[in-house]
Amino acid sequence: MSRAQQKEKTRRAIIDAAFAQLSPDKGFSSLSLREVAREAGIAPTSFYRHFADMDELGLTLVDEAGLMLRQLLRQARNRIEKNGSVIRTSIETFMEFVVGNSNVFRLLLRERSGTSAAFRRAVAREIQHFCAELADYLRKETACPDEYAQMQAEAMVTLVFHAGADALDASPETRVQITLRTILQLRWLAHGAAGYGRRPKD
Amino acid sequence: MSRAQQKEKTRRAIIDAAFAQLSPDKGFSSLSLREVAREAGIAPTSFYRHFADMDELGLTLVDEAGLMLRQLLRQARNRIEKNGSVIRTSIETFMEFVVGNSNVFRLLLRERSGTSAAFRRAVAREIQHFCAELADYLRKETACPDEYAQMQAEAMVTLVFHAGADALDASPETRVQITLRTILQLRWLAHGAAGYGRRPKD
DNA sequence: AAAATTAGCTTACAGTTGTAAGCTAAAAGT
DNA sequence: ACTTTTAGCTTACAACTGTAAGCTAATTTT
Repeated sequence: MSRAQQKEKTRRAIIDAAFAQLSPDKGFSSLSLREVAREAGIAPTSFYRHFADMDELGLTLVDEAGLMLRQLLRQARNRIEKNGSVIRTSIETFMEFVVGNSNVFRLLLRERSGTSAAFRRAVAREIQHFCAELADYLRKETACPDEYAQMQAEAMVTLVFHAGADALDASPETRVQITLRTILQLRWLAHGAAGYGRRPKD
Repeated sequence: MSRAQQKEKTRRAIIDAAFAQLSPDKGFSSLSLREVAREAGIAPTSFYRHFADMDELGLTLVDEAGLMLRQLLRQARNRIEKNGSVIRTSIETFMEFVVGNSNVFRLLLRERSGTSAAFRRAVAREIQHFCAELADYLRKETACPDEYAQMQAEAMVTLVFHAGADALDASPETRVQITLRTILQLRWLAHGAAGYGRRPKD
């Protein structure tokens, strides 16, 4: 194996080790360089051959998580073409992602309001991508006026993310409730944003 | 000063020290017992005379934060009686709280998705109170059908909390934008939930 | 074939952490 | 007045942290 290949392999081992050590009880900030190195099967100091510090590794993790998020969006679109029910299909797809990749989702969830401004920005950027694509879709496919599409998308993503967070701690039965709740909430938003002309009394 | 009084005073010093050490760059989990004790002006081991461990202190902080949240709600209600605009007044009141007590809000925000299940439950409980009171209000004062009030309240609180989180990292000008955005989002929700009968296509 | 680069190792150190053990002095209880 | 309780202290220790210094062996470059 070439040197570059071997190095890439070790780099992946570090990244995978970090993801593996994330858990409901352990966030990125309570991960130690030595633990990660141990799990990756290298000496502590060898870590520095790949990342300047833990922060650099963390940003890499966020990047990878964002990538998965965008793949998710494509997957949802495919399903929608077959199924038709936009809101329900989107939420169900998202919920499957959350449950199946809880470590990845938890990373985004926590670092979004974490202690590192750089991390917060990185997560915000990934979610922003997500929102922008959804806003595009809303502009094309719904009765929502163009200028409101972005804000509607942001509200929807916020609610869906929050639902995902709730689902993490919930039993499978409760998850169904959460999904139903979120479907309703998104329908209200869609309905409200479409009928923006007549505003309810505030 | 009586013994009990002095003890209570020291206890407060510990709590205040903990709150004071929270910052944009430092969450509760990265607070050390020794640091807190140092700031409170006591020896590290004296901490144990007041709390069994840091977790117990943390739960106390969450409790206090929840208390402030409920006071906030009362304050908002007073303002609404004078002002009339429910949604705008509520959000503006909340935003003032977030900016003026950013450490307190950040605690709730972070521990809501933090690494301790006990903390997450504690925060969820405080927010639940908040939601329940809002749902009550919605049932009495709006066109929203009773059965949907709770879910509408949850959506609203989610959006407002998220707006608060965004505001933490934002410039004062951006905060105005965030406030406007959130007002719109909440109006859509109210409108949508009121006109639930005619559902938009999903 | 010789020289340069480098991924990973071992050893080492200084700093911080939580907390156990036991003392002191002052308040509270009798 | 005497005893008990206890808030806070000092000292101590073992565990863990990040990372600096320098070696080795294998790949890459020349």
